[in-house]
Amino acid sequence: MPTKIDIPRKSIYRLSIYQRCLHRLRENQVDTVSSAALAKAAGVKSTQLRKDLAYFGQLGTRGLGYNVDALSTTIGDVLGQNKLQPVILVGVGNLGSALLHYGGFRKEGFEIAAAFDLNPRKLPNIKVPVLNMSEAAAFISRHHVKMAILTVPANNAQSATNDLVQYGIQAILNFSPTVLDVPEHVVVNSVDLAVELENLSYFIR
Amino acid sequence: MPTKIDIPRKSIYRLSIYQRCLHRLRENQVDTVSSAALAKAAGVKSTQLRKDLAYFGQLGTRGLGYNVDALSTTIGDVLGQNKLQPVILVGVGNLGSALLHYGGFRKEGFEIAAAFDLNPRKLPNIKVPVLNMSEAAAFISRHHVKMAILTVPANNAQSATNDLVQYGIQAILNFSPTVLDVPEHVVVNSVDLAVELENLSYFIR
DNA sequence: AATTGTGAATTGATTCACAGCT
DNA sequence: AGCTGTGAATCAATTCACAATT
Repeated sequence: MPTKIDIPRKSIYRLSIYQRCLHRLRENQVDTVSSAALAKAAGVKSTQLRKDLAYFGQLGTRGLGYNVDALSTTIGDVLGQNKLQPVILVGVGNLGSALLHYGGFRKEGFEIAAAFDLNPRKLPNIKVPVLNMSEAAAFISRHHVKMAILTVPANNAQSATNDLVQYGIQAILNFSPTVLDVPEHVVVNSVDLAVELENLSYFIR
Repeated sequence: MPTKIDIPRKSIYRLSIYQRCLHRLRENQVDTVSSAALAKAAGVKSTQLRKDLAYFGQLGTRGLGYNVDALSTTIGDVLGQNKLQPVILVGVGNLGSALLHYGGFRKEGFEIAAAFDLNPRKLPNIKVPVLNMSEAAAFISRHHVKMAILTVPANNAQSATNDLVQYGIQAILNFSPTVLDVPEHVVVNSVDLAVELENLSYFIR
């Protein structure tokens, strides 16, 4: 198996999409699927799907296709999905509290273990504890948290990031409209809503 | 000027990032910037920045750099940022209402003109009207809306999309965890929170 | 007969290297 | 002297074409 480092990031993204489609197939009691059919559902070319899967070994059967259950398990392993991963959320503003209300993460193997804010206030109908930023260091090390969702205002984003990294966070899903500067070993994925809209607005007529 | 079609999508994304950095420079009364400095702020290589900008003509001065104001205006034009673009939001659940509360769009040239839901209910502290889906067709054509933010549950996403496209929507920012099938002339950008987390989880240790 | 897995070809994006301005 | 703009070179991702397998 090749080391993680030389599998393209885009392939990993697509793996998640394939996984979604596989779940749907499983719900429909389908137990075998061809690369052509799965690729269609995922919106990619079948050769691309096969190339993506080939990074992880020979997962299909020639002449037949892929076993839905087996493939889904393998992808789950690759993505580290098969054990519940604790995540913290930093910055409980509008977007932050919306994400706390959004239950969809657990189904995908993530649990928001706690939320942090400089001014924590109890949120109605939420069982996730909202703690003061000063408690983050202890919480992260006690619960072995490696991932954080960052929903603080742009001007706090870099300093919050520096803190999180120092406390041991290794991956950040960043919603602040800023380019974060992090050490080599930390991964950042940024979701920038304004950038996405701007990008669309370029492509419309 | 080359046609839109052959400028890489990634360049357009980066244009938005450059624009952010330019705004910041302008706030600090900087009026000229070199490709090296701007690239550093945006987290890219200076040659890449110059290649990106070169698609739109000769925007800099050799030996000197780029004029901050002028470059910012040009990028604004390219991105269609310089006039307020009306956007509708479809699906007023947790995420949808969070985005309605999030004021950051207007600053970037977008205005959420209305929100739609199958069961509209008035939201406190929000001036954006929340209307019934059945009113979407009329609203879109009356206000010449071309862009929609889609925050409906996965199982409604495709059918909502079909409706929107039929009513004349040309660009969709999709937050539903689904691959949307749209006609050629419609652009979709998807933001899939679970996929982003999964992707990070692959890269940690 | 069907469908995977993969080397080779192609297409696309990034980076280099330097000529051309100011 | 400094910095942009860009053709050429490199690197990466996608797609093709077909041999291998069931």
